[in-house]
Amino acid sequence: MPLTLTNTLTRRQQPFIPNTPGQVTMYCCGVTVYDDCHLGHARSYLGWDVLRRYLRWRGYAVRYVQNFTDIDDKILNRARAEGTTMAMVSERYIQRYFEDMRRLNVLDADDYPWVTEHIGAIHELIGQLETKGYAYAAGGDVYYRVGQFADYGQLSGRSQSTLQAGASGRDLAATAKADPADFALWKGAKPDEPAWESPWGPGRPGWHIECSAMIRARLGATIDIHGGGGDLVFPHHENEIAQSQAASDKPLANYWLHNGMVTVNGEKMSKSLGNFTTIRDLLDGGWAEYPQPVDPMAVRLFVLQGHYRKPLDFTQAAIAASINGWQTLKAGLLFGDRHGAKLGWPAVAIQSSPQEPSQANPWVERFQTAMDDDLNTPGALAVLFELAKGLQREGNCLVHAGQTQASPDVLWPQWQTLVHLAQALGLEVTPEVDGDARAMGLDDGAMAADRSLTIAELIQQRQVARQQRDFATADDIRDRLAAMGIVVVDQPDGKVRWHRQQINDSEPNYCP
RNA sequence: GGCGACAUAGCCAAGUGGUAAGGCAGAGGUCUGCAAAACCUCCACCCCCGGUUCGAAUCCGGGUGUCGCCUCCA
Repeated sequence: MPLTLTNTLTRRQQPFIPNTPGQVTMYCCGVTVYDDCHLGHARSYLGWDVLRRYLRWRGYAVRYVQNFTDIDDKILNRARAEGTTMAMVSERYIQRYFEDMRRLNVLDADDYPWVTEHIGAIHELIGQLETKGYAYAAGGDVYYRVGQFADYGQLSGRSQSTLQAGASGRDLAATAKADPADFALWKGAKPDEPAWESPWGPGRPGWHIECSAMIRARLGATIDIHGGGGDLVFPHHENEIAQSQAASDKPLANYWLHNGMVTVNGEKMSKSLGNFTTIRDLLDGGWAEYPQPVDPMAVRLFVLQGHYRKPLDFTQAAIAASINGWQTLKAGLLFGDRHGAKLGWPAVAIQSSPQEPSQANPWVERFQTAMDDDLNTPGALAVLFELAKGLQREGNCLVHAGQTQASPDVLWPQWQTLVHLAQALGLEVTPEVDGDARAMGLDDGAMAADRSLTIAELIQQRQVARQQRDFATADDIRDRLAAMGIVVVDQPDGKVRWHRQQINDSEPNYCP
């Protein structure tokens, strides 16, 4: 069974066949760097990250390019407001983009072209369009003649006759366009604006031309996959196609993929509506509806529990559910680290990257079937949850009863498969999280010894209280121990077992 | 007005003609002084109306509703 993807261009789900066998070229529209990224951006780039990881997992060599739009009115406005330059503003937010995305475990692209690096390539492309009759200069600007491109509207399903000019009240009189549907390739400089020299006079590129130029410069005339938010289908991607294909007479991209919007209370999350939550606010506890730091992996899980093409509703309840769900997956992923030694697994094997599971592995088969179906991550996650649930249960058995139900030989491939498949989705336990877990325990040797004495004494006292049936005191001591991160388990045989919460090397301890 | 999506339990969500995965939350029970863990049990007339079929959440037609785009937008 091949991987199939829903292609906006054909409006169908079709088998994915790259231009060059085994290799994939992929371009996704990046951010305009004038502010911090919000959850809508996270959803989009998380989605492309998973696509890219899955293509790799499927054995493809992927070349992934994502641009930064660093020339734009909004950047300019911000620069003016701050009394600085466009370059200063965009460089700051490019930096912050990387910080946010890396926390979400989004892999870096292979290449990040900037518009300011491609002014020459843009001139060249506009020049070709002009020569071929698709572009005309007017009033210092250069426009694309939409009527000249017969296939205009192929992506968005619009025909030129149905395009309603000025549908939203644009001021059409203020432009030198020959036709309202035409769009700017080059915008003549206004006073006090940054401008670049060009054959048509000083100015700056129109919005759409950058992607056409950068794709051609970095990946060639035809790429395999072009991705972006669903809100970019029209006019941005439609115009990219018009520009690129008019110039090259070749398809710009064979597969057009679009992700659904993030909504809040059923309404699109966007800058203009002001209903956005930034990634760093959410991760750092700055979201009013859930004012605690949210594990980045819980956010990733939240995003992957929906299908990438469908709208994703951002609510407090949904985030809370994902936080809980991540606890389960994490328990499964950490199973080997927490319990492997007790099960006799060699430390070297635990620490090395997971082995590729065998072909006949039914979990892998189900995972692949789901992912091959237009990246059905919710279905794929069901497989991970089944594995993680089982391992979590076994881990609890081990901690509370001293032994697992299944044999370690059976658990080993389950754990390896879980880690392997989770990695393909970018769900990984980060060292940072490990650090948190350790900090909750009692790590320092001297302190631990000292406190262990106290713990032993407390448990001793509690046992005495229990024997005297003074349960109020017994429960009080349980609470005190819990506050120290100590979980006390009374066993059926009368023994008391205790362990530290969330610590990797917690050997069970006994008190008589 | 035009174009395009989507509609499955309290919430998220799978399902692609053979009798409703999974997650989160919830209820009851066994065990326990309490707790923990484990185990067992319960929780969907698949938006509506027609049609095709032995059989439809799944296919077709018609409604209804929600969302996105047509203006910067992931």
